[in-house]
Amino acid sequence: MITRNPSLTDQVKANLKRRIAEDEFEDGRIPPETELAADLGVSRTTVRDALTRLENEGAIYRRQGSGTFVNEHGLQIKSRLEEIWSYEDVLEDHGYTPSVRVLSHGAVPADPATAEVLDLDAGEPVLVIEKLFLEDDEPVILTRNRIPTQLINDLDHRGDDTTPIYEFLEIHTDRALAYYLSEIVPIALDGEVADALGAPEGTPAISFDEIGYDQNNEPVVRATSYFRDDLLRFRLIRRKTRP
Amino acid sequence: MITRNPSLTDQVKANLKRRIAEDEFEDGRIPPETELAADLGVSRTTVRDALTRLENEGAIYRRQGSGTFVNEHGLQIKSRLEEIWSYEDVLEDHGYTPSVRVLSHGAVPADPATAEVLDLDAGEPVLVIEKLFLEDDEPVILTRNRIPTQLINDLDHRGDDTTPIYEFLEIHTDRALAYYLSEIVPIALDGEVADALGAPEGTPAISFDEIGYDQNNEPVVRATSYFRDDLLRFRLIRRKTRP
DNA sequence: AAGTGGTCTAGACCACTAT
DNA sequence: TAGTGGTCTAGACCACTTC
Repeated sequence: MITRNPSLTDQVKANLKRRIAEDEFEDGRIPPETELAADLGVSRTTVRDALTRLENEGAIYRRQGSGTFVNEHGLQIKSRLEEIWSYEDVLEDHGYTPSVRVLSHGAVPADPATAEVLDLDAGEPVLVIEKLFLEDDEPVILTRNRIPTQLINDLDHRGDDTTPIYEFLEIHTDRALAYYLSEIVPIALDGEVADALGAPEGTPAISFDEIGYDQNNEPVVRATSYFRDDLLRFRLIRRKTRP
Repeated sequence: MITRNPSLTDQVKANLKRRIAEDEFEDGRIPPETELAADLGVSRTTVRDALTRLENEGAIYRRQGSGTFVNEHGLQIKSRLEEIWSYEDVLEDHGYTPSVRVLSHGAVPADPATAEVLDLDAGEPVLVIEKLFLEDDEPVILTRNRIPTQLINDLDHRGDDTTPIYEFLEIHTDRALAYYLSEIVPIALDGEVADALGAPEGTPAISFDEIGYDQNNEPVVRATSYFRDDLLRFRLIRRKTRP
């Protein structure tokens, strides 16, 4: 039942992903590209596109002249750094069923650093939403989002506090998120943040300081996030790349 | 002067990268794919392959129906996390000309954690090489590599202490590095590490705990690295990805 | 020698954006 | 409506691994 939309490539990719998850390829060997193409009724190019994406995600690896294989180590990677879009998904990928608690919500004058990165005049108001992501009442992630108030179309957004930020922006502004530029910053948890995360003062932690841009490369949100390292650890695959 | 090897795709990619760096596309607009293909004398597929890689690297972005554009924000990203292969390159990309100092070098029995991840019996010897990467006598990165002694073919490797680890492995073992699986771990710099990096005790820092695998997915090296956050900060682009 | 993945072509049609 | 990027095809040849 192969149709367009989702694209053939996406369907092939999903098909292979499922078969990998179900351990269908017992010796870890994935059939040759030509065979996959014939079986699935698509061109080899389409199969190769799907395989390339799976390879980039670390799910498989390819050896020229030899074959394509399941990457057992890659399966450990639950949250690929570059693919994080909402923290709900991150926690779900880790096997949690997260809940969200809004800690604060309100408009305040932008601090200088935020005004700078969001292209605002000093003191222009931003809507600040602080959220805590928990699993079984155990806090895992704290996020602080700052959205220029002028971008928000309606004032009736209070009920949507707990929706993921990218969704919130789609609903209440005209600026859909296209990508984040993130900095990884090591810190020691302190004060309110440590309290909220239920971690001892001074615990080393990762934080993300990131700017979300829309399709026109204009900043729409600044986010700062803090993570409980003992509950959520980031992994990635690093490869040699060509110049 | 377009030839094979490096591949056409790589040549097209390099060509575009150079022209982006030289600011040839003044309005940030990259010519249409069909035009690039005609100008460079390659097929549109080849051009698209090159553009796709540049897009993944954050150098450009594409808008269906509209065009392909230089990503000004992506140009800030000097060290893409997934592309780190040697720290020499990382520092060079940051505009430094790094020097390397070997702090220690010698075989010791593997600690339990290292033995575990390297598939060794407890107490089997590993060659430990500690290196410090500096810029103007200012330490930036400290790495500790552990290589099973049994993998090393010759005993005459002392002069090669300062070569990058991936090169060291190529020369002195039969196991070339294929990829790393990395964990990002927040820590507080302490004791010897803080001393070596010239940072105050307790400074928050990022560390990488990683395992290097060869082409057969067998572990060949365990590396732990520590970074001076004030001198080297990691950035990445995050995008929404399809299932 | 046979079989695998890697590169490349030429062309078709679709989806979306601009005007 | 014209022009752009997105998807897909069918086929060719190359580079490498395996036997």
